Amino acid sequence: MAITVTLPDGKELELPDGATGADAASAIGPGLARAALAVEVPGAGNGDGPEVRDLARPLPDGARLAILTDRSGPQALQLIRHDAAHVLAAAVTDLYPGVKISIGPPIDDGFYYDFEFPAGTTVSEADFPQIEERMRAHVKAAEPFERQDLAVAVARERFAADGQDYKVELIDDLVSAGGPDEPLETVSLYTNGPFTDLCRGPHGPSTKSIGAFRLGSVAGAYWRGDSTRTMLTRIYGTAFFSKAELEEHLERLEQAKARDHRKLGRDLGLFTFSEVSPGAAFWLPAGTSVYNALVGLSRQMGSERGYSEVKTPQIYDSELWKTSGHWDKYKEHMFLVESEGREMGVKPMNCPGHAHLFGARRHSYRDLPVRFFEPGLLHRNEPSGVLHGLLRVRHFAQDDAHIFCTEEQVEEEVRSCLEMAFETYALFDFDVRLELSTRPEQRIGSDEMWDRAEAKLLSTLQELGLTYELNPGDGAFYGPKIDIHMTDSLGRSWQLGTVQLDYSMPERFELSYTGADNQEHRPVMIHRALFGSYERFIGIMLEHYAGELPLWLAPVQAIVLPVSDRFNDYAAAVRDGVAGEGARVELDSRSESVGRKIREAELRKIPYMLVVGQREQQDEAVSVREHRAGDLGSMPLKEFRDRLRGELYSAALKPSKSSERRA
RNA sequence: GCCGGAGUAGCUCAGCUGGUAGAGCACCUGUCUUGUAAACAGGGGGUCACGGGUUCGAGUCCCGUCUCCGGCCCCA
Repeated sequence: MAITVTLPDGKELELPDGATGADAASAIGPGLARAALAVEVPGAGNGDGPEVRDLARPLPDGARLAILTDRSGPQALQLIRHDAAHVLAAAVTDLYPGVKISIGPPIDDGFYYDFEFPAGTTVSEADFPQIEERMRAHVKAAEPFERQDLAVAVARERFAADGQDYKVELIDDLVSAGGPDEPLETVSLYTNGPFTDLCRGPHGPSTKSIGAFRLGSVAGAYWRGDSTRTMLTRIYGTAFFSKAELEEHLERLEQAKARDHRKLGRDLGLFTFSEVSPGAAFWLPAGTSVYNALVGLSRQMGSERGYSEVKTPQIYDSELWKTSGHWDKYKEHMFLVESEGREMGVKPMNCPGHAHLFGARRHSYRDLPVRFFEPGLLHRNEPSGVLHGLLRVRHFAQDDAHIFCTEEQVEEEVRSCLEMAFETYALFDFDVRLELSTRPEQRIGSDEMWDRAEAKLLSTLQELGLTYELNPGDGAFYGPKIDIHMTDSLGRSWQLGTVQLDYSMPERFELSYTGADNQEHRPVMIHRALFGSYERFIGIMLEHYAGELPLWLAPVQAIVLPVSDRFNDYAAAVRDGVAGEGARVELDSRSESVGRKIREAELRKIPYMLVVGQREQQDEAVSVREHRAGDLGSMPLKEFRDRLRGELYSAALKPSKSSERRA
């Protein structure tokens, strides 16, 4: 008896019946046999993708297979990181008797394992050297990963006897997930050295494949992500095939720290934080300049697209929040104040104010859509533990707009919101991801309303041919939404823009417009923010540009640097001339060397440095140095002004309504 | 909010087992009059996050609070 398998190059390989992935690798060549980590075979059917399996498992006849080695990319890396997680658990169980293990998967750039340490034991990064040493011993010993398929009851008994409650719970859940129709008979266990774990696999042949690893940090994590359950101790680490790759990875992390917006904000003098108002930025003049440039862009793009700017109050009687539903669903995140016996709430969102404003006047169907824009200041009492630089604050402003329209206008409005969002992000070269978030458990409004709203968002996404991720249960309490996400310098994902469809608030505020039939009708409300919050957007943007803001956003666009204070008068004239082009320009008239002035201007990442001395004064010229590009040489002042005017104009973003729509 | 860690000058940090707080940069003053990434000299600046405790004596040890950092839960 023999089986035949097909290799990636199309060649067929004949192997004895019962041959394993390891046998296939040896049959191809001894080098591959040594390098092989696992084997990829077609999935078990039911539409799954290919399945990665241990080398030691028998191959199915007729399979098209691929042997994974250290050169197989992310899949192979994931495999050894999963291996490394088990080695971490082995080391920790060696060192901390009585520790309970839970789960330890590979993640994007590493792995983690969650433990419950015995009462009174805490683990910190100071313990890493010891744990890593133990891990190294296990890796060096080249302990094989051995799979064992055990009857459910046997496995359960084994973990129960060991006091491994989390594993017992996992087995019980696997059993109930299987259901009565397809009862689960066995579970797989993997053993490496002294350590055995409940694990679906696959794993590499032995711990030896883990070329280089490093523990990163320790953190708390709720068991099963549930804040009502035990807080476990999570140890993060990463692993690579070679020491060089690990070093490279650590180097990248180091560099990422240099573009952390919190550091850039301080170094560039944009904003600062203080204990006197946790979660609220203090914007310095330079930062305020950037902030205002973005608000200006919102205003300009909005007014070109039929938005009207409005202003609504900061503080409202609790009655308004009861009407909007925030009192029930959001109160704990609101700042409350009391005034003359009235309970008031500081607004965490603009929507109720805008709904009230819409309702304050009569509207005809001819007026719709009504689009209210307000870069409104919001306060949300976020839990202290979630605050994070500009990316998560308590005090911020959104580029918030609410569109009141007819049922028929919804798709067109959602579409133009998305198009406007993409035009906005294109200005910053942002590469964003979309998520469609559907009805959450905590919600208001009928199921029919949710059906309708979700269907409309879905159809618009499909019509525009946009790819998106589905995020079930993550909608706002009043409606489903399309969220726009971006990652920060360390790969953490943050939501920026959002487009939310809301049938509920118009109902609660009893909003209406007069239709062509002279009857009252209920408008639909669309909530949208494209930047999301200016704070978060600026944080992400700083990291995206590593602080090198494009000319139109730079707080100081040009700085004049006289070579000595004998030329301060000419330098002032240059400054005034350049300012005449509408540029933000400074003069550095200090009695310092030109070298120092240039160095400081470079560190401030100012786009243009204009060096002036004897020669320039004589010729009415400036010597232009461009940030990063270096010395561009001397040119007539007039020529520089023309150049700057052109760049400011083209960069001043004049997106027009007629600009091509993005497909 | 939860788990762990940290808080010394504006910034980056030093300060061993408790014995009266230090460096570089930044800032101020003076000299230099500077040509494409740091001139030279001098000077000011810290209730060592805050509050309690132990001690003859606390930046250092203990407790509490606040803030920040890394995650978790949550979120724009």
